[in-house]
Amino acid sequence: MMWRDHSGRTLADYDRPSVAVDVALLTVVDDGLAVLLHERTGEHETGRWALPGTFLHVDETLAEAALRALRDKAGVTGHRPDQLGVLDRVDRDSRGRVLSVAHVDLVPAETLLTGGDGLRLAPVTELADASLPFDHDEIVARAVRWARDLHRLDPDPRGLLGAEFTLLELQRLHEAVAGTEFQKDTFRRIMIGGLDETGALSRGGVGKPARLFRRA
Amino acid sequence: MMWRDHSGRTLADYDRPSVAVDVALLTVVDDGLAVLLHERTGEHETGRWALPGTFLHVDETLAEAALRALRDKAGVTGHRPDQLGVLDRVDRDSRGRVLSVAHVDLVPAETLLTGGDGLRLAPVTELADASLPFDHDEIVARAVRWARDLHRLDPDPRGLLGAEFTLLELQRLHEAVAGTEFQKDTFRRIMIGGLDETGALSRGGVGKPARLFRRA
DNA sequence: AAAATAGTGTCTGTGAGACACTATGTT
DNA sequence: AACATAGTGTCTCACAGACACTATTTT
Repeated sequence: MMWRDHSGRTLADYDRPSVAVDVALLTVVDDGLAVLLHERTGEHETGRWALPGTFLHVDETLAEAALRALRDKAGVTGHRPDQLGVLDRVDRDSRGRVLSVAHVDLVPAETLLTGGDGLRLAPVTELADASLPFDHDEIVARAVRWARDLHRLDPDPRGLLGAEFTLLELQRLHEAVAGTEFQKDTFRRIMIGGLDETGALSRGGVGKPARLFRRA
Repeated sequence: MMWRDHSGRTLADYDRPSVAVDVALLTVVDDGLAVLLHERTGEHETGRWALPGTFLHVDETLAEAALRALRDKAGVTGHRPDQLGVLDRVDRDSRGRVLSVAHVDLVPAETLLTGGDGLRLAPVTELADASLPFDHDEIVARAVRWARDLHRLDPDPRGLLGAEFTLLELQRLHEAVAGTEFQKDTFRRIMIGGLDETGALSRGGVGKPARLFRRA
């Protein structure tokens, strides 16, 4: 049974491809990267978890469509989606010719008040190959690479930590994104150039209080 | 006067954007990078030089459309177009909502037998800002960055030289792409890991004959 | 005092960059 | 012999990575 839109036409009735937007919304939970999935509710696709996505409207930019997909499909506020590229396999969508412009965003876990209904945060290390429909596995892989590249030399580039933080807190974030552990002295030397000292010290913990920094 | 397609409809009659493909076809001439431009022949656009482009058909991939644009608009055979990204400003095309998926390719100058008719190779250093229509300046800028990144660590990644070449020939190519000059000893050390010696020597030149290499 | 965390002096290895020398061809 | 190009030994500098020591707090 062929997919039909609101006017009863199949996509093949049009002489041009459709353009969709899919978003890998990443966050950091439990010392690792996780991606937001939502449960598809269609005839033959109940129970399938996928990335939030939508079709691009004529009067909006790709970034606006990405933010709309997050809002409508996941009730979530994205921040600043970045474009990852176009997935264009001719047979990637059984409903017809649909290009997907993949996007990625990285937000603090607190902004994801996922009540649970049809939403799920999947640790990226636990996503088996071919566990997602379409080419969403590929999108997640690119998103993770994007996040790791972004965090290699720059302290907290997406501002996941608060305004002020200690070097240990910063290191924990970067280790979660990278999926590996760092040495504190090397990490300090890489990041210190992009940080300003606030002059204040962390309070309340055990051990020597750490200086607080903010992003330069 | 609104642009109309073959069936007399404007793009606004459709409820989805069109998808175009534009290609920055780069080559190396006169010690520098140049990009292939073709002269647009439309009502209000004669005399405008632009990148070759076309609309994506439903039954082809983006790479296929890019190669078709080069063939139809420039009579040129591309090799392996790479995707640079999607340009999606809502007002980027006055005819309606058109997304452009920018592509880049790099080919030997010999494959560009540009008879001259409506075709031109523009050195990228001589392209002033806003000299190209749409956002083609931006596409060329991204294409140049792509070529330079590609050549930073890899010897002749697109095989512009023949099967065998000397280190000096390789260096001249990489200097043309980068737009700067290198020291031969540093250049040698960067490239030597990706090269195999053929055992033969260059002949016919003045000075000590150089060893011939091929890409590993 | 013991434990925990913060911060740093210093050593090592690697590699880019450059100078300057040697090597081998042509004119 | 003079010149031109090829190829390389070696020095310097910067920096990543790591060890191990000192510093400052809580318990």
